[in-house]
Amino acid sequence: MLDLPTQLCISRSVKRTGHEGNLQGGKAAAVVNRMLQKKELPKLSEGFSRITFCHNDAEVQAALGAYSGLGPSDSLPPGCFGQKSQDAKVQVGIMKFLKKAEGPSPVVSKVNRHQSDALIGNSEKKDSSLEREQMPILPNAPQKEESKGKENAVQAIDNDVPTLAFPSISTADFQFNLEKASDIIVETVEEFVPKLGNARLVLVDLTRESKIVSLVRAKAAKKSIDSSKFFTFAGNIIELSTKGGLNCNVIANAANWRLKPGGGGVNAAIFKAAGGDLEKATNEQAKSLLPGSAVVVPLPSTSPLYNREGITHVIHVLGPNMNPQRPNCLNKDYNKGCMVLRQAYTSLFEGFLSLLKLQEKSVTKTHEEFLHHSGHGPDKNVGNGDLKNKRDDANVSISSKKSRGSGDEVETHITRPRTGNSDSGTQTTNRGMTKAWGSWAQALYHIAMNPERHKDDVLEILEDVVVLNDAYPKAQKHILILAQARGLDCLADVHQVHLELLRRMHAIGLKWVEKFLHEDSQLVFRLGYHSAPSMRQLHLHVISQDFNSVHLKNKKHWNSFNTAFFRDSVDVIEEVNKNGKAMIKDDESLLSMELRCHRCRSAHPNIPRLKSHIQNCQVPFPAFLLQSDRLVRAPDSN
DNA sequence: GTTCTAGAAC
DNA sequence: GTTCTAGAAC
Repeated sequence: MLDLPTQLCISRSVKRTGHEGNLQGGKAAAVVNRMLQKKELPKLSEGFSRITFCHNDAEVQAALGAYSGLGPSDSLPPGCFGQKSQDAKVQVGIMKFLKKAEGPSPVVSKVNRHQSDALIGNSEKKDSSLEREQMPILPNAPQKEESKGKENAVQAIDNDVPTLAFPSISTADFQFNLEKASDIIVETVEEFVPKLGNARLVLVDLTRESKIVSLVRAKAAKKSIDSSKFFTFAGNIIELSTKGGLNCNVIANAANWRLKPGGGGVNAAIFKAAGGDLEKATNEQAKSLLPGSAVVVPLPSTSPLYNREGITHVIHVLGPNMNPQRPNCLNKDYNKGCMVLRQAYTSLFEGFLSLLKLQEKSVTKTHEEFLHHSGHGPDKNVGNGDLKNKRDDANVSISSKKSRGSGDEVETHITRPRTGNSDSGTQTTNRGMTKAWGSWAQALYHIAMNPERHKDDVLEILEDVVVLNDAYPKAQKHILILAQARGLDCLADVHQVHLELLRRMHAIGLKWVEKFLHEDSQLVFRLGYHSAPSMRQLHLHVISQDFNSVHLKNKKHWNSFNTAFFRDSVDVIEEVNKNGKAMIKDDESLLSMELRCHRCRSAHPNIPRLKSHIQNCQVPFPAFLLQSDRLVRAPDSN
């Protein structure tokens, strides 16, 4: 942020001649003043990970030096640097502007310089005086807010977000290869970041520029992982809050298989800092741990770690061991090692997610249920009592499900988290390309897997099929017949074996159509699949042909139901019967085609015009739709 | 899938 | 000046 002093801006503008806007002298000064009144400084809460304020040439040069000195694997610590505090000397005439500006934000130029030096390559210190090496201000550190104006509620107090701090697993005493470990960390983090909500993950290491931290940082940057959701932090995991200003409600422990204190490193430190409470609480959850698994332990409120650091849970994780001096050594078998390490992180993050879910619930539940927890410890506490009751399967070992199917063998490089599309996050398009399902595309999948958990959204649960209203209906009646079969993400996954299922889905669709026609005999229905659905898990659209809905908003909406992109269920069934698969018309161009009325085929320039046309168009449907029962209407209507 | 918003189109 | 779309973000 080039934030030059007002005085300088004004004097420059006053001196300037030949301005395109014909501004000179006092007129120019007035304009600058007016503009500066509207000046708003950037804030971290807007989503920046790092802001550097420069007030003169020297600071500009210093910033240029800091950035240009970065190597490919370096990054600058996040935070807000060099912002002038309110009491800086400025021109009297612009005090009004200053009153509006933020209160003194934490000014950290001293630490900043220190860090910049370290990053440019003078980092000679790699000892334990790390506290000072920590990032001075977190990406989301709480900021003094303007006292009035914008709604404060929108501004989250971000150092209070759920945070999991975890050490690098298996890379210390268990001697796991750092290059491989860093790949696995970044890939697993990448997978979980979209599921985190407002929570965040922090890789903690004692030393600022340890090899593993540098590797992870570089790889995370390369994958553009959101640095407010995942970052690295130098410090001791047992004093992140008190010494580093990083509030973490959950920490991970690189545990041993017996879940006992001692040994060295993180395990010894955590058990020591948490006192006997942790050992006892751990024992209640599990006696031992398998490599690749994790166990979530609620930290009793009597534990010093709870009271001092605000840590409510410790998740013990056991990673693979490559050290012949330690139990269960894998003897350099990195195929297995990588798999187990990946499982370990997956289990750890799933454990953390399970806590987040509980927390969400506890926030929305009526509070009396949790009254007996109030008044103790930090308020982001997930009460221990409710954990016991509800977490029933989460409190035992969580082990990763993901490696299922890959068996023990091959998979020499683990460079990408997932390949193939069986039970995974990808779909195969017509041209054999695979594309990932975004986190938002999983909603139907979750409903299919656990329909009873979504009772409110569901119309009917059958043996292998779930019926539900489309969340954003594109017509008066628009329901989905959802298959529950695993690995059946979309039409491309459908084969001969699914023929009966397709027929059944069609029959169930017809049954609902019949019900709807009973309520309104004027409706006309069409049943079919999207060639390339946006939502994962095979679903049949049953949609009335009025397309009278506020949710029908754009070209894609219209064309996905009114071009060849929409595959009529009757045709799909016939094709699968005949060829063992359905034709898929997933050309992008279909979705951006001109807008044509589905009855009279007239073209319309935009959605609002099309919508007003179809409200009144009574022309009979085109011949294609009238054939083969592609349209379903009331028996006695013509 | 939706929401948001810059900028094109009107 | 307003309406509408398209692409990014989520």
